[in-house]
Amino acid sequence: MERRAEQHQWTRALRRLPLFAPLAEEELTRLAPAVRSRTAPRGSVIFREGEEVAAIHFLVSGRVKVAMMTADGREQTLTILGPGDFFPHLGCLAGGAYPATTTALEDCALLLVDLAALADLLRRNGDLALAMLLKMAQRLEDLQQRVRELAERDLRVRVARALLHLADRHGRPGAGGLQLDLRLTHQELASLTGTARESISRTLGAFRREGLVESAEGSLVIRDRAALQAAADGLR
Amino acid sequence: MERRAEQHQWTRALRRLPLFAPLAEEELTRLAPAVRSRTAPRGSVIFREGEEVAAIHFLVSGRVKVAMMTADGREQTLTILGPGDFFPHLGCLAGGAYPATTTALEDCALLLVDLAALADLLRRNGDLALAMLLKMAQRLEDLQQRVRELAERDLRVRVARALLHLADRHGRPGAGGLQLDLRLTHQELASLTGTARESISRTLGAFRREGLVESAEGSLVIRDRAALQAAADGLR
DNA sequence: CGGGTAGCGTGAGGCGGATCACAGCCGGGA
DNA sequence: TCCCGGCTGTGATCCGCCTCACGCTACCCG
Repeated sequence: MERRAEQHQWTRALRRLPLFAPLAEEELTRLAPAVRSRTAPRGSVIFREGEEVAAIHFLVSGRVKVAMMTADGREQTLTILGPGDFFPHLGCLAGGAYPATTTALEDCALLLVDLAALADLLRRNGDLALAMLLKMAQRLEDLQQRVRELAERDLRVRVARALLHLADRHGRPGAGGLQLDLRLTHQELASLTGTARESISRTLGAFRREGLVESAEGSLVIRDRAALQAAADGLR
Repeated sequence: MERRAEQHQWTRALRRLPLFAPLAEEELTRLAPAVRSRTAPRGSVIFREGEEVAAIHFLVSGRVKVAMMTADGREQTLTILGPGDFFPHLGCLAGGAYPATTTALEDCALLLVDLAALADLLRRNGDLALAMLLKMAQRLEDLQQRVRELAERDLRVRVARALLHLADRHGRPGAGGLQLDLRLTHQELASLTGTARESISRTLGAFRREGLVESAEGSLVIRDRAALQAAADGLR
């Protein structure tokens, strides 16, 4: 009884995810027993690289960062994901170990789906498989851009690219430009751009002096997108 | 008549790709009219970044490199693909522009499939969609490793990682270690590791002097995999 | 209140690797 | 045969950024 109420709740929660919204009621109720819910407060680790894969996580609300360790013990951020995204990537459907550590950047609500149940559902439902395929493709594109970004030699270019990338995916139009509300520390921006904390501090300082960005209360506003784009293209 | 013979040939060619092998005969013959074949000699460009997407390319034999330009005009290689892989990634199913330039590293045989036909097939055939999903996931994993690799500061580590990565995906067991037969120039290795040609020359020279690798005739042999792995882990 | 911690800004200095320059080598074509 | 263009090795130089070191502010918690 109680169990059924719970399950009903999961189906409602699943419906709110664009990926699952088009599914038939019957599919959802069949999936429900394989779903759990979880929250993760800002700053907490959701799972660590190397732990055994327990479920595919669908992000209902909040943002997370996905990161790995480099040989010299620094943290390299791979990407930042938002509502509607899922992780780890579906290569983990077969089990194994999480390929990267995932941390909540904001308070997060998650739905965890069993591996086997999801695999079955994907096999039965071509539309869903196709939808997830496209979502994966988006991630792939994203990573390709990150590879190019990291290959950039000039630090100004790297940082400018990172900011634009973040703004595109996680920004909100606000007063006087795009606003970035993730409260990323300089350390986290450094981990994203593959550089040192102090270098971020300096580069951001320069951008601020030049009027490209403005930072207040840990959130960041892009004041002059065109100029930032120029910086990202290596013009000075 | 001739047309039918051609199509029969395509279905046979498609069968040889692991992705398409499990398909029903009927599916294949339905797909056949949407398939063309193409070869690309070593060194030739298959398509360029920015050109309009004409088809999804399935690599039957040979290897290709996928690369983008950086802000300062250097070429950054994203990945090297082999038989059974396809490109561009499926985000391009919706059309648009190629996200990266693809060049043949060896003489290549390709099968080109129309976007719309492939999308239809994927929608109808969940198993195929799932199989391609897993292939994409593999690529994603690959790119994550590349991001970590590029974030590495020490050049020795970056190069060692790149060599191991290449060996895993494209190496052959040979006399006295894994053999890499792609005849990559130092310039191409530099583009892969995001560094300068001269630095590759020096680093590879060091590896050779230390007995980790051996290069002959442009092909490369990994003599001491354990030691190379140690170098990749930052031990000296 | 005061100490402890996390994050930010900035200076000084050293170093790894990018860059420039050049020489030797090979293969291919006239 | 001789050239010429592409690839490789290596030396010399130079500079961007990493590193180290420190002071400052804010905030939390006892």
